[in-house]
Amino acid sequence: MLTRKKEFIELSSSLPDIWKMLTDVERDQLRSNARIVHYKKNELIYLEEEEPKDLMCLFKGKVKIFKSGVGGRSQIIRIIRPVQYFGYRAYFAREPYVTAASAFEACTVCLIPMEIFENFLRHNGDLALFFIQLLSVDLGIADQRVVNLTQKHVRGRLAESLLFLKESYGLEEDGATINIYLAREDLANLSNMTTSNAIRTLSNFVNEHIITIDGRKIKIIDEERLHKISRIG
Amino acid sequence: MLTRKKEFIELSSSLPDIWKMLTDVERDQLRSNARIVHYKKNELIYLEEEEPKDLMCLFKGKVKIFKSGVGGRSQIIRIIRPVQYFGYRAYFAREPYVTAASAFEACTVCLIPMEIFENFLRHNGDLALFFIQLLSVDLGIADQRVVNLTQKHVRGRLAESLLFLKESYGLEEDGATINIYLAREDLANLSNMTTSNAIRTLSNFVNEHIITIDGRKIKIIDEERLHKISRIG
DNA sequence: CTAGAACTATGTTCTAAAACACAAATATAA
DNA sequence: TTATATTTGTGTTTTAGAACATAGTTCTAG
Repeated sequence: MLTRKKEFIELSSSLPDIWKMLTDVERDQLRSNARIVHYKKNELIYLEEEEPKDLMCLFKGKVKIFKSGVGGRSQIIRIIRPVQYFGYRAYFAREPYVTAASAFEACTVCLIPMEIFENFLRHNGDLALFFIQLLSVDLGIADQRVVNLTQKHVRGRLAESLLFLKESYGLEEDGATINIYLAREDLANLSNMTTSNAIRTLSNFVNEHIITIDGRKIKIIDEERLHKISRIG
Repeated sequence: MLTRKKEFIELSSSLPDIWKMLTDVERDQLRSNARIVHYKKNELIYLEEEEPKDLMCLFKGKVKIFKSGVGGRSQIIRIIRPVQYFGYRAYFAREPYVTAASAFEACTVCLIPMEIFENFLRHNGDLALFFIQLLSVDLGIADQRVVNLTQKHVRGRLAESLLFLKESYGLEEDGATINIYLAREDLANLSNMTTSNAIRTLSNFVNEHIITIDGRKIKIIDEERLHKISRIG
């Protein structure tokens, strides 16, 4: 009972965006249907081809949304940080997932059954417009990404990814180290290149005093250079 | 007056998807605020950086949505056919257009002021869910496109584009010729390759008896091969 | 704590596709 | 119509980045 109560409290304070748009009735319904699930590092959250059932909200941790392409080669499509919603696109498009999601690190996720949520949307204009906005922003990012990934060269793509990771997950206390622990392979999949190329280009950046690396920890030394490299492609 | 009346008739029959979801009041409001605009072949409909003002619905013609990338290189992001909606994403994302739109051929477009339409959405759950679905489908296509454009080789990308054009605009009376008149450059920009490569690969397809070309008219001879080439990348 | 697996690093080779160059064919405008 | 611009076609050169090979290093599961 105590645990259950704890989850109630989490819900109201952890869904800041949508909670304030809901009516009391909707809030009750949400309380009694939302589930909190924990995922271990590298655990899969959902798979390609699966049926979407829940709107997911990341309370804690870091998630990657990815897709396997030609010859099973994986491409990271987007990354999720707290508090962001994910996993709902496929449901609204009335299709199975075309992506998969997995936890970069231990995660806490709130699952809300889509049927219930769709009903909220149908009767709550503010909530509907909020999700229209989320989808619109993501679609704009996807459009931009098509151009960046296809037209920029390896250096530009990697520089962009590093800046993107910094924007998404922020920096550690030193004000320079990117606050995520990523394998070179993930960095490569995010930047559309081979792992070798990610490693090599990272080394080049170190030699050019743009970053320093300590294992998987990446410290940004010259952010302006990174921006420039990203811009010129 | 007669012309004006004609436009009223067009509206109710030309917006099949949304018209049936609207209340009488909304319909009246739509009638008095929607405008019909004609665009000449190759005319620009909106530009990157511009402020989005209207929801657009293509009644007649063909439209390309494109984006200029590194070094001004253009990338076609999506193509629009009658009756599809476009131009609304940026407004909902509360940002200027990140793409531009132009007419492949002479077009008739219906413009609906976004402020009015947003109000409809806020009070009409079905309409809101309809647009949530449109955005969700487009976002799924964009995600798929990232993988296709970055991982497939030139042949696979061109094959995919030809099939995509066939799906979008259909075939002429002969049941084989793709019903669109595209410059090689546009075909290249759609497939993320140089014009030279589009021309060369098209020639290869002709030699392999997969298609025939007569100027800009492309006839599909062996669709199964195209599917196969697209699939294996 | 240890063994095996996974990750990181770097050098070498190979290839797809871009860049370039030019000619021929079409389209567009004066 | 003729002249000019644009588009199409093809051969050649160059290069970015993939593929491969191999070794050292770091995880991690039992």
